[in-house]
Amino acid sequence: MTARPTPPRSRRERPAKPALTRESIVATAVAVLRAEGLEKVTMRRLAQELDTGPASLYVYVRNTAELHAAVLDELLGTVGPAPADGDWRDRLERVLGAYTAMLMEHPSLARSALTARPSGPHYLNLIETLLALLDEGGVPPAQAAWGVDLLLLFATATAAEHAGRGSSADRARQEEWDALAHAVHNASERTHPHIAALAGVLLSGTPSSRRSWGVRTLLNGIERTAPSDPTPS
Amino acid sequence: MTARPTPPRSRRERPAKPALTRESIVATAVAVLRAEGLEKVTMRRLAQELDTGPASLYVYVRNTAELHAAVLDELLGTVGPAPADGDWRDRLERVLGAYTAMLMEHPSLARSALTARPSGPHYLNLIETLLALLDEGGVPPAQAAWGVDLLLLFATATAAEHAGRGSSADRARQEEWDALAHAVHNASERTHPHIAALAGVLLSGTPSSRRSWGVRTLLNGIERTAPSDPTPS
DNA sequence: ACCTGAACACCGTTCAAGT
DNA sequence: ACCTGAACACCGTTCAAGT
Repeated sequence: MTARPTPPRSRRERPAKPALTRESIVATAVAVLRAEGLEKVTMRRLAQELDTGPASLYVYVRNTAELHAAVLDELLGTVGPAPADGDWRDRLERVLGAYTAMLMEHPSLARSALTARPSGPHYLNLIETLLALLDEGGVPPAQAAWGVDLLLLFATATAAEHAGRGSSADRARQEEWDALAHAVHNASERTHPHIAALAGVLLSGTPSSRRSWGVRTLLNGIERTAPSDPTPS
Repeated sequence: MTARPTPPRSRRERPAKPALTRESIVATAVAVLRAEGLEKVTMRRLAQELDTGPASLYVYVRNTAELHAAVLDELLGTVGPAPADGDWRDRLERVLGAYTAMLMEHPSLARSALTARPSGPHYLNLIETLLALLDEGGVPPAQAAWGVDLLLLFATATAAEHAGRGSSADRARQEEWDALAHAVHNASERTHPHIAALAGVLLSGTPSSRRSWGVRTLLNGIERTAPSDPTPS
């Protein structure tokens, strides 16, 4: 008889069946997200990972959308507080940049963030940080409040644009961009004079220069647009 | 023998099996979208509707995403040209409002528009219209070009926010809003002073007043933010 | 070339039944 | 109360085979 030091205790090598809790489910979901993307964060896959059946997860999580929202708030914890140096606009741009960068790593999460706005503690921290920076910049409170929404919508939507269905997403997006570029360059001067005249600049700019311009544009607008703005006669 | 004027020619009542073309597929897709929402616009369902197997559709459509993009451009045709009366800002707000309203009727389409930017003829028309209005307002060309992108991103994202999974989406969204409202109202004055101070205004405003403020804010920003804006020393 | 049946590899969610 | 096997009702996409 040969020595057989560690007999398998379960079917697989998994060290121990982890306790089934909301936390263990979310933690597993984050691990699967990091390793294989949100597409694989499914009830069935998570159940398999946790050595149980999909029905068991419904004791702790209402549905897939809620699960994805929980995952998002978890990742929001990795977006640090505002940096200490620089003027308030710079700092705001960097905070928003960190948020966007996190979402860019998981664009499908951005997509779901758009639909299921998070309300977890990490999300509140982000809002507080942005409000503090706008306050520091002297932006009137009402405009700051609505402005935070606009800034987060912009950042989230920018990241969501890069979401793809499956791994062939990059190729597909390239083809879409080519199609749009082709359409813009071939726009008739007669029917689409403005597009024809601006073809170059319409397609110009790096993603980061556009993002930076977007944030500055938003801030300039937020600073000087009052919520009701009744049309002066 | 009783008279039997119209014997069924096929299994179902369907008058005639329509020819399978890209157009008939897209037309069927639009019909299903209008009747039951984008969730039902699936390859399998369309195949059933067209009396064939799902595999047949792949001769005319690359994949589901491309199909949804084609549907979007089709609906874009219902967004009319710019109205003739009013000042350029008003008119721009109304054009963008019509675009948003169309997407609001099919928010899941907005979601997919965010990922798969359309490049069809109707989309080009919309861009041309917006560029013309910005030009009329004296907005510098480069800012107008990038601004159109920002305006469309805002409108699309606003509509996409209302996308839901299934018919229980409204209830789910209400619960999310309640959760956020609760979190905002219970924010600690010590850890989240700005949120606590601005709780009321953070949650205020009707969707339409916020949308209107958003467009005006964007326009104000676009008008006065130059693309490169090198930091002056 | 165009079309298709059948298969592959998945999904979310519910429910009756167990402990 | 918590957990689960099994089922229901779907998906997208591919491929070999037909016409």
